[in-house]
Amino acid sequence: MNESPAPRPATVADVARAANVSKAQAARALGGYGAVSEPVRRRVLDAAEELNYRPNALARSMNTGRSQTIGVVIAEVENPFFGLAIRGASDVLRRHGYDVVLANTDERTDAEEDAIRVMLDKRVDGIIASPADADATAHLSAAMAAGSPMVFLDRHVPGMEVDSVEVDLRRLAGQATAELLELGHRGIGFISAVQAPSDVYEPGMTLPNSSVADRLGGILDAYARAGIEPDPRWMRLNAKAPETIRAATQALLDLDDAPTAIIASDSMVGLEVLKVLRERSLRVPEDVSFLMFDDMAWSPLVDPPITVLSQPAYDMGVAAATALLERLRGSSTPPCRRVLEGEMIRRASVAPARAAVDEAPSMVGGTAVR
Amino acid sequence: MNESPAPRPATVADVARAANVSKAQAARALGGYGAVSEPVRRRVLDAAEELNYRPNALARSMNTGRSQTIGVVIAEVENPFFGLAIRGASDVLRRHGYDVVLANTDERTDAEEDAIRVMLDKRVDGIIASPADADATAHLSAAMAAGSPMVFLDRHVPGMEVDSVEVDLRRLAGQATAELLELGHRGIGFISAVQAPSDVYEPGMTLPNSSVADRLGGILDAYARAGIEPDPRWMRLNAKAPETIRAATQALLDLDDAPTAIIASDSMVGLEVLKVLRERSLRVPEDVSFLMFDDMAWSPLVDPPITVLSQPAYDMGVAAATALLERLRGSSTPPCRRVLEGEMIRRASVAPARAAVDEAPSMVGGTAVR
DNA sequence: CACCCCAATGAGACCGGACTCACTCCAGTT
DNA sequence: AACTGGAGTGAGTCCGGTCTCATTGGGGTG
Repeated sequence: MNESPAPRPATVADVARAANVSKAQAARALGGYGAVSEPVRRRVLDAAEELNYRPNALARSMNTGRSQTIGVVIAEVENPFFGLAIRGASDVLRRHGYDVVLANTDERTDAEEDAIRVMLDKRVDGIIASPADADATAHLSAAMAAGSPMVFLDRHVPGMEVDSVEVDLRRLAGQATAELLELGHRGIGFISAVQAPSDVYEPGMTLPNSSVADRLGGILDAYARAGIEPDPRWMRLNAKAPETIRAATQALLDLDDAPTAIIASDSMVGLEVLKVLRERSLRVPEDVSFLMFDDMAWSPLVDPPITVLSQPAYDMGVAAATALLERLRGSSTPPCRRVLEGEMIRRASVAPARAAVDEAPSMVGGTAVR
Repeated sequence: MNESPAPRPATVADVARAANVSKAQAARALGGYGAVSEPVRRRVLDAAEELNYRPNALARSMNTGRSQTIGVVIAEVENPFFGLAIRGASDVLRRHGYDVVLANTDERTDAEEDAIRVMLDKRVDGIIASPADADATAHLSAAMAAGSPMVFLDRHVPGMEVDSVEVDLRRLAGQATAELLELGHRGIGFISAVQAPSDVYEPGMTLPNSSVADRLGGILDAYARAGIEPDPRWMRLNAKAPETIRAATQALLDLDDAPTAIIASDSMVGLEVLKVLRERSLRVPEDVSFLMFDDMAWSPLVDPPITVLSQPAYDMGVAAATALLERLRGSSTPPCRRVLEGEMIRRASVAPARAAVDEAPSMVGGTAVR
């Protein structure tokens, strides 16, 4: 029963020999191209079956130039937002015969450069990426130049003409902020994981990715529209690890003009903020209003149910994959930014600001403002 | 400025030509093997730099036989448990120069067969898989036979001698059930996504994966040890999609001898169960005690904080990758099941059974039993 | 000074498919 | 009957690396 240790797989040549035809004929029969007589086709196919022949995808890629593989370069698989997006992309791609190679960058440019390099070396047919830093894009341009179509997911890079799939985060953030302002909140905290030169936002500071820049931009927009001057110290960056998120939250709460509402830039940040609030025995929304980006399955179940700015993560993955497939099909229409709609889902974590409690109607329970 | 559209990448031959040496010499200098004089090495390396030479990983794989790629075949990336495990594996693998190809199976055997086939065709050096069905393993054996070392994640397949990384789920489930029994619960519901011939467990039924079989086994163990006969109708299977999970929960609650406690087989099931409980205005843990497998970041934050049976998902991924690397290094020690320790984290979703409320001490607030 | 050894080098085989080219038949034209 | 055309076929090249093998030449040894 114990066969030779590694009965290495049959090749076209093996099949050809078994079928008593030339390698070329066997390849034709197997590949379904060129002219092959019925009897030969039968013999070859039977022999292949018999030998359990499977084409070597590597060899095939060598001279077709295509590998039927798409590289996905994102910050972190374990972030449910990206997890879902990957799933969306992966579903579409597989349906079209493509496989997915994955790389995590942790938002580090060097890791991203590495990843892109590897993808190129492996001759992926295309790349889906969430560029970590809009200012370090040489490797991305290199990938494009090498002929690998690319689609940006969740972000775009100003000045780079590349397809992208995003959500109208600026509008969404603006809307949420406007509602908070209307509820009497003046200090609105914002905590994000983006890497920035300082932990506190400084006017005019440029952020490495559009995704967070838009969130913050939307908030500032709303302040501007309301004619109110926000305190930059309310905007906290560099909060990626649990400890730094905690520190940022603490810092916010310890401010003399501490914000009465907090917006978390994503669900992972949000979770940690909530923990700190709970530890400090601050009630949400009575003491502090809270909302976050990304609607997670658990957001309606925590206490209180969280008001969120939802992004269609799965659909974003689908859209990115679809756009990429379009490029692979040879489309050369100008690069296009696809902006999907996000949605503010009002639950119970937002209420009128403490001091304004008499002026505005209650927001508890998910009643819409206005 | 606009160069030729696809200035296809430089090859060893190009570099050799530029450096005025033979292809063989260039290859030696580039690959760092064989004997190469210093001046030649310089010239070649400079030329490579100049031409921006990058070796074609495909071509390399063709004759080394190794692709520096590991296939990961799991049910679903978007399940945070697998997401974290993938991250763990991916971190270790990348550190050792391997890349990861991903495939989702949705627990469907046909998708799994497909995925494995593709991996083999791409000549992955090894495979990490969570086999969907312990009875349909021909393709897995084929992979082993083809010389691809494999490691099972989260599951093992009885009768297949393959490395695996698991958690002592049976003990964990047994412990949890024992505590529930001690708290006076007699009816303990169990809801799982496993595919089974019927939606209700039937004694002697074999389940397709060890992971769920162990969970259920542990529960039955505890019943047996306590000398109590469980009602098989308390054990609900086939609850994968939100609707089926809801239906299973409803069915459980509508039973004449409805369980007073529910164990969810994973966090995605748990979330849906919680929603149904909430809709029915059933209080946790006053009306129904609840606990679930997998500790998610949100489990302490929902209302009430959820008691969980935690699995070290990230570490499991790390362990699986480590085991695989060991095999790739040529180790031929007998296959080994690595069993990591899970942990019961007691929070506030478990309390004494209604009828037994006078006999047992309160469990609210995370106090351990006994 | 003849001899040996080995560093240094180039030519070319090879991995496993995809594909080109040249050649053979034979049916269909004219 | 000579001629065209395309189906059917095999030999062989190519993709871009890795690696074997044979050859060269200079330094060390007896």
